Amino acid sequence: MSKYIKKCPECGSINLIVNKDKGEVICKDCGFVIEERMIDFSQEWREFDNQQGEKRRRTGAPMTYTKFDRGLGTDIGAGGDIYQLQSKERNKYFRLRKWQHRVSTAIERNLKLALAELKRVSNFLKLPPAVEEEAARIYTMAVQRGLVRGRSMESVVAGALYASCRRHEVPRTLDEISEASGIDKKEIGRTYRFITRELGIRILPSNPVDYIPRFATSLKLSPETQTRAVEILEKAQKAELTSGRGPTGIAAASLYVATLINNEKRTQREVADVAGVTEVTIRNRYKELLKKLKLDKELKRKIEEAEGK
DNA sequence: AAGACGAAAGTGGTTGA
DNA sequence: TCAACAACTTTCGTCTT
Repeated sequence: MSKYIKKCPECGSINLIVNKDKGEVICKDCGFVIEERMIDFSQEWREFDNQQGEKRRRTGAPMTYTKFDRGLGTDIGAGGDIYQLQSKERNKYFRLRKWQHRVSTAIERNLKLALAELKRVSNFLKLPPAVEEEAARIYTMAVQRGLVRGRSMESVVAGALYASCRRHEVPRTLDEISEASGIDKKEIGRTYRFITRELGIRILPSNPVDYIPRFATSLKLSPETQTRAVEILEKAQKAELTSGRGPTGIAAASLYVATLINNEKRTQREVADVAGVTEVTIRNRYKELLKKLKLDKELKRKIEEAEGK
């Protein structure tokens, strides 16, 4: 889905014409067609009360993977109106309901249970709905391919959630998911690797920058320090200090250095705890940062500044 | 007394023969 | 399938503030 464009990429003009009938966006100055074949999401009818709406609406609720039947299922006789029927007819509906209950296949029942668990864990972690949706989709695919066999349902749910987090770049560490789901960290890692491999889901290596805001918040750091940490991190990436290293360790070290520079000191212990790494790792990364980025000069200056006061 | 530092040994996972 | 290996952890003793 393309973003909203406010400027013409050709001439930089902001004089854009939106032609809804053709579904195009055109630059008034240079005639460049910025967007074509747009989809009109508006509805061509209006509703003035519920009844009109009921009649004119042509679709139902959005399809979703977080419901076991994707929100498309039909429950026989779920409405109250069966009580208006004669007793004979009514019995027929009761029988049908019973059968519907019976024919639910094993897969559906499994999904129902698993998605409830998924919902619970994602609520606990306060994950955005898009991530939850994606995780549900991954899990559904995994079930259909029979990848759950031999593994506990919960661990596959956790693995799907982790994969989904990674794809949406809202990284939660394995530790956090492990804590929320009660599954062993290694187990989640194993199933995560297994299902992403089997389902052919490609995942970019996680970017340390994504961790900064969350860590900074739980350390109650100022926005300035947070920005500083990101700067340091970007320099580190340019200096190729980040490849092959654990992203959380690098994020933690950058934050630690940023706190020193901005006189908002946190102990290594504190930073290590929120990032889920050890002090030793922070120390190692931190030493590399100082050495390679020549940040030590900047640090010394700051310290002298503080002493001079 | 707490925090920072560094050495040494151990762990789980990847890689290459 | 196994050994080498890199990253990270745990543990512990020492130094600094």
